[in-house]
Amino acid sequence: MRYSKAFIPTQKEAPKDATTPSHSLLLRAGYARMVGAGIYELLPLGMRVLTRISTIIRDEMDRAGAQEFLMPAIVPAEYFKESGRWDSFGPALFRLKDRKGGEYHLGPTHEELITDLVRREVRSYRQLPLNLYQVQMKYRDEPRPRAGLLRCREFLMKDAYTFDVDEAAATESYGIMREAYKRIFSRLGLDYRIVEADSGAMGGSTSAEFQVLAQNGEDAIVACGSCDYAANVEVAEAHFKETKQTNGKMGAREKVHTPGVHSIGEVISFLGGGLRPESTLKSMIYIVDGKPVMAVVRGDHEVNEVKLARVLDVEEVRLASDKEVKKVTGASVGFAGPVDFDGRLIVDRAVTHVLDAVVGANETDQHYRNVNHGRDFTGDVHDLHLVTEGDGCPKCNDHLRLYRGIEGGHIFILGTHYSAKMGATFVNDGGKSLPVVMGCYGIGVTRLIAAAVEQYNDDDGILWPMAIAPYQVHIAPLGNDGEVAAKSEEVYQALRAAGVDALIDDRKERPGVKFKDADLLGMPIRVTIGKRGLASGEAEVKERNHKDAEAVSFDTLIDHLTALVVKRGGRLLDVS
RNA sequence: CGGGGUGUAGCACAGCCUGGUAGUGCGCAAGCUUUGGGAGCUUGAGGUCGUGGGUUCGAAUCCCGCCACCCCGACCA
Repeated sequence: MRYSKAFIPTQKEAPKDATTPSHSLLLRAGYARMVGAGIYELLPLGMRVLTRISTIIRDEMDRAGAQEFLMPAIVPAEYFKESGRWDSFGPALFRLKDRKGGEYHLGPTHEELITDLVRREVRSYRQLPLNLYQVQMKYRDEPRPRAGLLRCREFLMKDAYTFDVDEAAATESYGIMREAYKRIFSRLGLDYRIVEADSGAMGGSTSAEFQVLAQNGEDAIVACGSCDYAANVEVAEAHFKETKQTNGKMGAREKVHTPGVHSIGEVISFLGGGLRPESTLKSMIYIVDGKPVMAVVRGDHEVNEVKLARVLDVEEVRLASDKEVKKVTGASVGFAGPVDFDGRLIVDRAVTHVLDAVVGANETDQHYRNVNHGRDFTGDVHDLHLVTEGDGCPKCNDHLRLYRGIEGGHIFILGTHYSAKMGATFVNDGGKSLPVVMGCYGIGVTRLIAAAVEQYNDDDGILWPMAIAPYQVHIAPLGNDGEVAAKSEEVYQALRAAGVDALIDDRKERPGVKFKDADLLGMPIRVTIGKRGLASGEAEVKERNHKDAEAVSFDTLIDHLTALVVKRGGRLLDVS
C-alpha cells in the first residue's frame, strides 16, 4: 500500500474523551472513529487488523471441525419470548418494531435462534455432533459503554455452538474448542490466561474465560505463579486448611465502649494495642428474597457477593440499606456482629481460624472483644471472601497474584438449558427422544483489537504483534532524492513479490513526520531508506519493539525481512 | 437509574463570572526557504457558539427545558 493513497487520518493530539491507551491510539492512529456512545467505524487500517484476527479465528474453528454459517442480526421477538429472555434481558436488549407493529430485537447473542434451527433440522443422533459458528455483529444496550472498542453497544463477535448426544460428548466438544481457543489466542500473539469463571445467567455447568492481561482490563483475575490455577476473582478460591483453633487460649468475651467507631480501620486505631485487621470480623447485612442474611468475613477481607449468591442459591443479593441494618441489628451501621444475631448467618471459613476476634455487638457504640467462632456464634461456614493478593493458591498453596484482564473469549457447556426449554430433541440409538446437549463459545473480535493495543503500546504509539499488524513492514524513504525513491520502490516491489505485506510512506513529508507516524501506526518492522544508507549500500531495519536499528545490505535485505516476518509469527502471502 | 462534568472551526482549547459584531495552537490551501525524529516565514479558507424557548435595545455569555457525549457508581453473556 502506498501511504499517499491510503486513508489513514492521524491526529497529533489525543481526543479528549479517550481514557485508555487503546481508545486514544486507535483514534489517533486512524484505525477507528466514534459515531455514538459505544458505536464505532473501523477505518481501513482497523479493518485490516480485524481481518487478520478473524482469519486466524476462522482458520482454527475450521480446523476444530466447526462450520461457518450466518444468522440474522435482526430477530423476531418470538424466540426470546419462548426462552424467557425477552423479559430477563431487560433494557440491554435493543428492541424495534416493523411497520405492522411486529416486535423484533437486535441479537445480543444467538442461542435461541440456533436452538430453533437445530430443533427443526436435527432428528437423529446420526446428525450429531454438530458444531456451527458465525462471525457477526452483536447488539447490547450496555448501561455504560466505555473505553472505546473495549465495551461497545455494537461489536463483532465470533459465536460457536456445539450440539451433542450427552454430557460426555458435550464435554469432549468443549475440550476440542478449548484447545482451538488456546491456539487462537497464542497465534494472535496475546498474553492471556484461561480462568475459571462465573457462568452467570447462561446457566452452564462448566465455563472458562480467556482473559487478555492488560492494565486497564475490567476484570480482576488471580493466577498462581507455580501451577496452572487461574480464576476470575468472582469465583476464585483461597487455600484453606482444616485446622481447629486451640480452645484453651480463648479469652473471656467482653464488651467495649467504642463511640463513633464504624469501620475496621476505625476499630484498629481506636482500640490500638497492635490489633490487626485480620483479628477483627466484618459483618455485612444483605437482603435476600426480602429477608436479612448476615455475611461474616475477616476484617481484611471483602465479601464476594457472587459466592454469597451461589451459597444461598439465588440470582442476586442486595446490601441492606442503613435503615434496614438498624432494623435488623438494632444498632447503627458499623456495629453489626454475629453474636446473638437473630437471622441467617453465613460465615467465611477463614473466620473459623480467627482467635479472640473483635466484632460489632449489635448495639450502637459497642463492640465485643475475644469473640470466637464455635463458642460465641456459629452459622453456615462457606468459602465466602473475595480472594486477594495475599491468599494462597487452592491447588498448591503458592502465592496467588492479582491481574487485570480483558475478557476476550468465554466458553460454556450449556447443557440442556435451551434445548429442553425449546424442545430441541433427537432420537438416540435406543430410539429414545432426548434434548441435545449444547455448548456455546464466544470471542469478542472487535474487542480483541483494543485488547491487543492495551497490551502492546508505548508513549509513541502501537506495537502490533506480527500476526495481526495491518502491514508487516513499513518502508520510510527519507528526503526528496530521486535515487532514494527509486530504491525504496524497488524494495517495496521486491517485498510484495516475496509475499510480504508492506506499506511505503511515499508522502512528501519531512523525516520527523514519517518517523512519528510510523511509531504511531505501529507496524512491527520499519525499513528506513535514506541518502546516507544508499551511499553505503544499506537500509536501516528497526523493529518497533526494539530500541536500536540494524544496518542491512540491500543485497540481503529482502531475505532478511522475510525471515524476520516469519520468525515473528507472520505469514507470507501466496504470490504464485 | 443516582452523582459529577463537558458541548465554541476538522482536532485540542480560550472567551462566559462582569452581555456590546468570535479568538489561540495544531491541521487545511498557496508561495518562498528548509529536509534523519511532528520545520520557519508570509498569505488565505473555514464557525447556525449542541438545540428550543425566555430575559434584554443587544445573548457564546444570564434563566428554563431538551439532546448528545464523558467520568464515578449501580448494572452487565
